[in-house]
Amino acid sequence: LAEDTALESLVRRWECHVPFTEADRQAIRALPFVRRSVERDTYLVREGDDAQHCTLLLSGFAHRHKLIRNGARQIISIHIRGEFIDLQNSMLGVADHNVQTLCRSEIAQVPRAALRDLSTRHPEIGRAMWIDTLIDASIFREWVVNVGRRNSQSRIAHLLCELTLRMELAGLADAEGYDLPVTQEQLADATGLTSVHVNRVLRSLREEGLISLTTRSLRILNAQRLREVGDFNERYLHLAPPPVQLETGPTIRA
Amino acid sequence: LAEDTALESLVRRWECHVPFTEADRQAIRALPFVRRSVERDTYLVREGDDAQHCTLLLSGFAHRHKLIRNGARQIISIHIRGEFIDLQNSMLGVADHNVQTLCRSEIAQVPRAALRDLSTRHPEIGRAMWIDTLIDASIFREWVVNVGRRNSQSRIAHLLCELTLRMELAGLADAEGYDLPVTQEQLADATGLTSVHVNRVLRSLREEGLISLTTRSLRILNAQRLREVGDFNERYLHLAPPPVQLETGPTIRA
DNA sequence: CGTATTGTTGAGCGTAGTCAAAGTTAGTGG
DNA sequence: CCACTAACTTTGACTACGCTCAACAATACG
Repeated sequence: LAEDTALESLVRRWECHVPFTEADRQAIRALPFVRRSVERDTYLVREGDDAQHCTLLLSGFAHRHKLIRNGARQIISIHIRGEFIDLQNSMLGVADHNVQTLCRSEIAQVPRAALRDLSTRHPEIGRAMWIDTLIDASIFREWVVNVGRRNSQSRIAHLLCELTLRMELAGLADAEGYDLPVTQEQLADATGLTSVHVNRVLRSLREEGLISLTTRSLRILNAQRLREVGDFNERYLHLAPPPVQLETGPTIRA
Repeated sequence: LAEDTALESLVRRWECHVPFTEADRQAIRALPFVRRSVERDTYLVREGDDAQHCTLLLSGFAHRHKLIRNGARQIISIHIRGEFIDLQNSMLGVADHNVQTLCRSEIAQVPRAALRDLSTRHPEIGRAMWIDTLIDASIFREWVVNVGRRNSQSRIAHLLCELTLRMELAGLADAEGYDLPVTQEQLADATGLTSVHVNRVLRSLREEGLISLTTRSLRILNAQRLREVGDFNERYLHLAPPPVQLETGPTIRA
């Protein structure tokens, strides 16, 4: 029963980009997987691994990161429930970065061979998987810009805008905000700053009335201003083509 | 005649990752394209474009970049002869970044529809294209680390190591070095620094005997040390070796 | 309730940025 | 081929954003 719904998020997610037949949908639902609960800070993939399966986040949060020689860490992406966190490993051989949970999470591990097989036998699904990784790549590009050229305020604001929008689209955040199990040190590693400085930036964002962030519960108080500060333009997220949002009026409708 | 060789680099490049049949190779060679010579600084793609074709670099150099509100620019990748510079546009709708030549170059523009068609009718080619973009994504991740967590010396050294290795693999560089048509300002925009500081870092690398860089001709004098300084590990480039299909045995066989 | 982790604040510092000017190279047209 | 100009490189003096170090406070968690 629960097994049925585990993969349902994939169907919904991928169907945004590519038209599926009912056979496609069934093939996704028929994917073999192992469901697993993992503690916070669990490594799901380690750089150098020859990963034999890919991991779908059923609940919780995870992040990808790399370590450099001097021990510093750079977080490359943060993932929320419903996302595949290492789909590239279905096609690339050896993992080039680490993946770790940010909190207690539930995952579904899908054998690499099954994903390859699926993409071969259902070309449209293969295309959806490709597009999924292309959007990941677009997000990486935006992160290069974020850590390369924005000041500390903008970096944090941009990151919060992105996470919030993705959470909202996944139906995991509303006006009440949401739980963001991320320490200031992790925020620092995601933005190329230090935790001390992140602390000061968060304070200034709070003082300016843009956010409230207490005990890891984030609430955006002034989305418009936060977007301006973060120089945020959602184009790089390649949200589903024409349908949703802005020009089509309210989405809360039958 | 020359038309035949234009696409040959694609065959060679993609064949590193996926075993092709002769039919696959012929299909690639049969791709329609328009060959074009373009001046330096020509925009090949602009953010917001609904690109109808993808661009293969036949000669010259190009870079991808994004501009932020205050006018600053971040270069996201640098591309050399033989590389597809916007393959993701064959699948994604609207371009999320700019692509511009670094010098006078020759390009082949391949209609997006033809590439989609190719990937559908030749799944192995589709897979190779996917892998191509996955390696791009891996390089973006490394760039996030580079600009996010390395100091100025390491950033420059890392960038030079990457470019040199890719040039060597393409047979475009040897012990004599190679021509790198990149200004210090562009180097700065690629590493998240300023051109003034890049100038100083280059001087220090020269003084330490690691490189010689005069009138845009680069020569690596001490590759070992440069790699150390740049914290360079080529894993993220996912260079060919035992590509796909570990479990099905050798692919180079009748 | 006790301990480890995380968050907060201050003081001082350093890497890289800014501004400005001079020197060099490359590209253009006469 | 030279002269002129624009683009690029180099250098110096000064500045500032974000880092380091350190101590303490608050929180989470077993």
